Amino acid sequence: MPEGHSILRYARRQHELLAGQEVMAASPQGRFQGGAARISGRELLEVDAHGKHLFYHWHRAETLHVHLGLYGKFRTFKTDPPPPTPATRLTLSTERVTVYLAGPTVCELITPSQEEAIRARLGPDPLQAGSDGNTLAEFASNLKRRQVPIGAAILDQKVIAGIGNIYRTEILFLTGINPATRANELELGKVEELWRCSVDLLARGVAAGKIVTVPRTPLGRSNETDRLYAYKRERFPCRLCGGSISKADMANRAIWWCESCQPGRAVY
DNA sequence: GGGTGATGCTGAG
DNA sequence: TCAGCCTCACCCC
Repeated sequence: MPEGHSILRYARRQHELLAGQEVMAASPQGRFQGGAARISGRELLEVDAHGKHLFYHWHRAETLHVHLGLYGKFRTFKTDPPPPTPATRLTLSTERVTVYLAGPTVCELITPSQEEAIRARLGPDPLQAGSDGNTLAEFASNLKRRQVPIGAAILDQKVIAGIGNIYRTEILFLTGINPATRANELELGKVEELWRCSVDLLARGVAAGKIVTVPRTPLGRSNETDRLYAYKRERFPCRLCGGSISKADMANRAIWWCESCQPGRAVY
């Protein structure tokens, strides 16, 4: 489930479990053998996230950069790890903890200047709101420079980092913005709402460990569509007005919205 | 056990 | 704009 909230959770969990220790690394699949050998046995100093990117800093080794993409998955074991599957790209282990990584889009060692370049091309991260470069002002100025629909703009990691397809649908629903509205035509008040909504929802996602946008959802038994307002809900009535939820493609991905709660320009 | 879809992104054309 | 990457969970038989 790799949108920004899960990436930050991975960063925190792995930092807590592995930082300050010498970590053994290997690549059962073989595609990261050389890289794993270069970090194996080094002390892990810090695990840090920006948007959907993870950065691992080591004592006297290059930075490990991981991006899960659509398929990538981590698995963590505190006792008796099962043998890694042949597809496991990277294993990180100490005496007490084992982490398996499979299917990432990116798993590579990078120099400090390469890390800087990656961070520089990412937009502000709502989960680091207020810190340097992660502000409403940056977000607003990024939107001002784009004429694409807002539904496409907020999926662009250069505009805002960490938003994925579920959050883009839910955030536009909750702020009542039609996905087809041009990014540069959005009034400042709406831009502020978008930013605050992103900050709130992602923080809730971090706390809950899953994307929850409908208040007071009983987490235990809920399935995905119970927790959301619009994502994949084209067969359900709108939770707010009872009208129908529309679906279309935007920026190569499906998007859902309610015509009457998100009035404005039609998507087609 | 097979088929399908997925919360992402890149690079060719 | 679209195919391709790459893995696994889930659904249906």
